[in-house]
This record gives sequence, structure tokens and C-alpha cells, in this order.
Amino acid sequence: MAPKDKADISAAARPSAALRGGLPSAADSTKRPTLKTIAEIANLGVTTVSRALKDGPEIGEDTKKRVRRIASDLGYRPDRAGVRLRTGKTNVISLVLNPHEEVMGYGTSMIFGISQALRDTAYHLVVTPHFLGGDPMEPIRYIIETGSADGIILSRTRPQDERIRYLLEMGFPFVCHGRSELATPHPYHDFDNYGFAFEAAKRLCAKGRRRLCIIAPPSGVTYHNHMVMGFERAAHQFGATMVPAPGIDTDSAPDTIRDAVRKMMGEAAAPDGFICSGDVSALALTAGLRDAGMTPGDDVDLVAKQTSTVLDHTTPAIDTIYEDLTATGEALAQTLIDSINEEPMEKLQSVRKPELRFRTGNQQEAAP
Amino acid sequence: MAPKDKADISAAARPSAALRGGLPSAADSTKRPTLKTIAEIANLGVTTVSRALKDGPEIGEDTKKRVRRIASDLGYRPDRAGVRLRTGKTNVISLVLNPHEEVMGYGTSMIFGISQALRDTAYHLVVTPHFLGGDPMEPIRYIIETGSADGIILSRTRPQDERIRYLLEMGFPFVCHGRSELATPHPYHDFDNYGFAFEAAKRLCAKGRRRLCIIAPPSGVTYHNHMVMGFERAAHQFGATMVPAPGIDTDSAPDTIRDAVRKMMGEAAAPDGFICSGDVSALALTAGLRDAGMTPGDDVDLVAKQTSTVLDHTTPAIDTIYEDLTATGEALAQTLIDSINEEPMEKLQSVRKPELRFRTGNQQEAAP
DNA sequence: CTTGTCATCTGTAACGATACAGGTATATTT
DNA sequence: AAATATACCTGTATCGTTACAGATGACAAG
Repeated sequence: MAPKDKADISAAARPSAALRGGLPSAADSTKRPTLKTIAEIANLGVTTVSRALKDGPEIGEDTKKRVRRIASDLGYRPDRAGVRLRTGKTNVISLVLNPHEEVMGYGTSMIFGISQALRDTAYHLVVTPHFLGGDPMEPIRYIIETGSADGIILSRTRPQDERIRYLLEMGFPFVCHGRSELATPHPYHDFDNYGFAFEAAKRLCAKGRRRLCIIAPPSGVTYHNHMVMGFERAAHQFGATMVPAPGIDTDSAPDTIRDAVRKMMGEAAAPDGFICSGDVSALALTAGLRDAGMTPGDDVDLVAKQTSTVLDHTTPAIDTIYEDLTATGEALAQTLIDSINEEPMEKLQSVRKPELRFRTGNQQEAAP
Repeated sequence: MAPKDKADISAAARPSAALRGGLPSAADSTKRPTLKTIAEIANLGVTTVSRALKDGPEIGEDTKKRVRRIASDLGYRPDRAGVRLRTGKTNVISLVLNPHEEVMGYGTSMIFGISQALRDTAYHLVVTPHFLGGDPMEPIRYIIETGSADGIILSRTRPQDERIRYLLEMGFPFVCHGRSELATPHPYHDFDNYGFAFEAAKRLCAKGRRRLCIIAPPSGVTYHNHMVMGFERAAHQFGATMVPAPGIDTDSAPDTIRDAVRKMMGEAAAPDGFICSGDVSALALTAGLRDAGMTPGDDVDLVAKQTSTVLDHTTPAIDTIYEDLTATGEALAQTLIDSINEEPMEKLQSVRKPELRFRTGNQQEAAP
């Protein structure tokens, strides 16, 4: 076995296939190559080939090189079903999508980010939505019970999130977009919604607004709380009054938001500044203001959370704070992989900074 | 083997597990049940259980009932890896997403539609994006070569689409959102973009507009052609002039569109009516008009293709024509499944009607 | 010459499912 | 009573991979 590298392979390979004469050898078939194909070409056992490709310690360097060479020449790719059956490893990441996330590119941006992170790994991305009115636990249980993924990406995290409790109990890898308030720490990548609301309120106060109203996410999800806390903190610090938004949140139908805003602006103590945590909601809000005869930027100011480009072309321009969902997806996927690889918890928790995109005056100022 | 139904099962089942004494029986483990588990409980061979659950003809009715009962009691679900390894069937549908589709809920809406159609089937949805600047063939080849799906959903179909040619040649099931112009027919579900442009132009002419401009998809994709043809047809029929849009399409950066529109409106023979085939592009277009000092609905009219809710809250309201992407996703997935099941080609080709959403006057009028 | 130690490599069994080619009763025909 | 048909069920091999428990041969030490 002279390690002549190139010459060695072709010399050893072709004859071995020919030796068997007319027998249907795995080597000369048009089907995809398997370990067996490589083994026949290299005159080795499949076990050896397997170990060699895994860089196992019992295999000689020369053999490893030779096997790797043949494998890449053949374009060998391990059969996912074989690996999965034998090892239980699915090489699948499951993104559990909520029905609310249908609106606006939430899912798509995230998906591109996740895919970016999964590039050059063996992982595939499976999207598992749960449907409106369905049990949020159902997709989770399905994944666990059928063992159909190695890890799960969750969103719309709640303070006492049953899904998280279950996954922790099962010891199943996952990562949340958002944090829970459970005692046990868990992997997450979250946007700094406290910071968002604080900076937004600060901005409005800097523009002289004193009666602020926030259209926040629904109260069940954790980031509702974070956002409200940031809002309250800023209101106190800068001496603004908080005007409640009557029964609307960013999950409300746009028309509902629009009508509610119009009504609100007709009342005695109407707000003069709005914070809005969703793209489409912000458009509906703006429409409601216009319905009430108000011009944003003139009679009233607005800071919105932006995750897409739709708010870039309103006139007049809206102050926004950007959450990069593609980067978020990338971070979530990387965190999940780290979680699967049992990295320490410190490495599995992170918060994304808001990016201020204020249209006039002190642009792009950093958070304190 | 008296077919006593219920009693029979428990009577036959428990003892059989007990018979084997302390031996590690598959039946009493905490792991997921397999065919073996069921076989032990039912005192049958795994083959019989497999055939019974498949409703094979060689198995007695009583036995089938009994096996089905046990399977559902245990919550048995076939192991995907086992099936896939043995049969080659992956039970996976692959959605190939283009980088352009990151913008706006295109992907997410489609994904919910697809998921809806895959509900209560054994299919999982895997999202395989191809990245900007990457070879569009790469994800297709990957899927074929690794056999990682039973079918593919494509979008951004081109007249001479290499992906389609390859898939046809391979005899691999797929469906396109959009049509090619290849000689060989292929499965698709398309939006009637000809109809969209025709109706949009008709609408503008009905409002007295005579100099029309269309912001269409980029010229490489088939539906660009359809749209332009519908536009031309209507222009001729209703006696309007077609004003070219200088180097912009719906893939252009929103700012580019905005600037181009502003410039266009300053010229001598500026258009007085626009057709726009994208949500975000329509917002950019509107912004460009405003930049030029024009008010949509007053100095100039606009009909846009709408696939999301973002155009619902512009002031004044924009005339739109709606393409339901969730329904599209559902149709695509169903078509793909039909294609996998080798239904005839007639069943695999369909076109979705545009839904007119004109804001004033003759609302919701049907297409001719 | 035996024994032991390395360094390498190999065969077998198993993961869960199904295709295929039998089996084994019971009923029916001759 | 023997042959044949019918109805129903079963064992074995296999898909591609990896864990496990050896093999094999070279070489050194006793």
C-alpha cells in the first residue's frame, strides 16, 4: 500500500471493480454511491470506510486520505435515512411557526437567516406550523414523540411557557426567540424590547410629546412585559403620561387598530405620541391618525418597530427602530446547534440590540 | 382466535408480554412502539402487522381491526427513517425559495398554505433556499442526488427554465408557481397575470387615464411576459399609450423605484396611470409620486397587485388586485401530491383568478 | 517459540420497515 | 382419501449506517 496518493487510488480502484467480472458490483452502478461502493473500490471493509470518513483513531492516515479522496471523487454523501435509523440523529431542525406569524415576512426573513446558519452543516430545516385554534403543544409533542428533529426553534415565548417546560423536562434541545420567566434557564436569542420601548419613548419626549400611547404585543407573550416596562421606565424618567390603548395590540386586525386609533384621537385626553411594535400595525395606526384628520410628524409623532422595508416609504417618514430578523434567525440556528452540541448555557443566551433609524435630527444614535 | 374484538385484544396481549418472563420485551419498554411492539402484543409476525396496517388483501378483517386497535392504543407511528431506508419514500416536500422572496410575506403565506395541504398527510415540509448569487440549479441537483424529497415546489419560473428541464428529464415530481414555455407540459399553479394587467389597465382607462406605465417583474421570469401582454392588449383595446418604466422592475430596491418614479413624473410625457405588481414596490412608487408633488387618486391613478395587507391602509386607498398566496400554497402542495401519485396532467395545471379590490365605484366586479 | 502489545482493519448485528417467497391450516374438489 | 384450492399468516433478506467485539499481522520482549 504505497501512499502514492493520486496514482494509488485509480490503480487500486478500477481493477477491484473489474475483478468481480459480470457480477452486479455496487461500484459500477449508476445509483448513488454508498459506503459499500467506496469499500469495494478501496478494497476495504465498509466499517473501515465509515471510521475513516469519521476520522476515527484506529484508521491509518494513508487509508483515511485514500478513502476521503475516493469519497469526494464519487460525490459520496451519507444516506440520511441510514444514519438516522442507526444513530437516531435526524439532522433536522424544526421551526415551529405560529399562525400569527403569517402576516408579514416574519417567517421568511427568519427562514433565510436560519438557512444561512445551516449552510455547510448537515442540517435541514423543516417548518412545522401550528394552526389557528390548535393546541400550541401539539407540534412540540409530535416532534418529540416521533423523534423527527434534533432541535426546535420556538417563538412567541410566554412567561410560563408550557412548551419550554415540557422541552426542558424532556431534555430536548431548543431555542426561543424570546425569554420565559421560568426558574430553569434555557437557550434563547431575544430582541431588546425593553430598550426599544425606552428609546422610542425617549425619542417622543425629545420631540416634546407628553401623552404617550403604546401599541404592544398581546399581553400573553413575554416581550409584551419587557416592552411595557421599558415604556414605563422612560415615561417616568422623562415625565410623560401613559395613555392606554383600548383593547388593541399588534395581533389585532389592522382595521380594528385603525378604527380604535381614530376614536382615540377624538377624545379629550388624546395621545400626542405613539409607539408601535409592528410594521403592519404601524400602517394601520397611521391610517387611523389620518382618518382623524391628524398628520404624523406634525400633530402627533410615532416611533415604530420595523422588521421589514414597508415603513421606509411612508410620507412623512416615520421614526423606526429596526429588528433584523434575518440576523435573528441566524443567531437562533447557531444557538440551537450549540445547544445540541451541549455548549454551556452562557453561550446559549443572547440579546439583540435595537437599531435606531430616526429620520430627522440625531440619527443612528446608540442606545445608552 | 375468536374475534371478540375488545376482550380479545387485552386477553391476548398482556399474557404474551408476560410469557417471555424477565426478557427485555419490546412491549413493556418506554420507547416508542414499533411494528415489533405491536406484533408481540398481538402475537403476530411483524410482517403481518405491517400488511395489516397497510390494509393488505392477505390479512383477515378481524386481524386488521385488532392490529389497528393496538396500534392506535399505543400511539404507533411508522418510523420515517425505517420507511425511507427500505422504500426510498422520504415523505418530504421541498420548497425551494429564491432570495428575492425574502422580501414580504411571500414565503410565509405560501408556507402556511402548503402546510395546510400537508396536514393529515405523512408529508413534512423542508425549506431549501438558494442564496443570492448562487446557482439556481444547485438546490435542485442536491435534492435529486441525495434523494432528499419526494417532490419539489418551485417559483420564479422562467420560459426556458433549466430546473424544469432537468426535473422533467429525471422524471422527478415537481410543481411550479408559474409556467414555462417548454414543449413538454409540466405541473403548475399560476396566477392569471395577463388578467391582472388587463383588468388593471382597463380600470385606469375607465378612470380616464391614457398614459400608462407598468412596473412589472424582471424580464427573465415568465409572468413578466404574461403581464406585459395583458397590459398591451388592454392598452390597444382601450386606446391608451404605454410609457416605459426606465430600468426598474419589482426586484429593484425600493429606493431605486422611488427615485425613478420621481424623475419620470418630472418629464414632459409623464404617465398618468401606474400598474404595479408588488406590494412593497407599490409603496415605493407611491412615495416617488409624493416626492414629485403628486397625489395618487388625484393627479395620477394606480392599480397594484396585492399579496399582503400592507396596501390596505394607504391614504387615499389604492385600487388593488389580490393574489391569495396562502391558497396558492395550498393548491401547489395539492398539485404536487397529485403529481407524485401520477394523476393525469390535466389535473396538474391550474390558474388562479385575480380578485379585484377596487376602492371606489364598481367594487368587486368579476373578471370578464 | 511463545507471549504480548500495537496499529490497523473486518465481520456481524442491529436500527424499523417492507418485498418476496414460502408456510400452515382448513375447506373443497375428485 | 388424496389432491387441490383458499385464506391467512410468517421468516428471511434487505435498505445504509454504525456500535461492538473481534481478527490479523508485525514486531518486540521474554
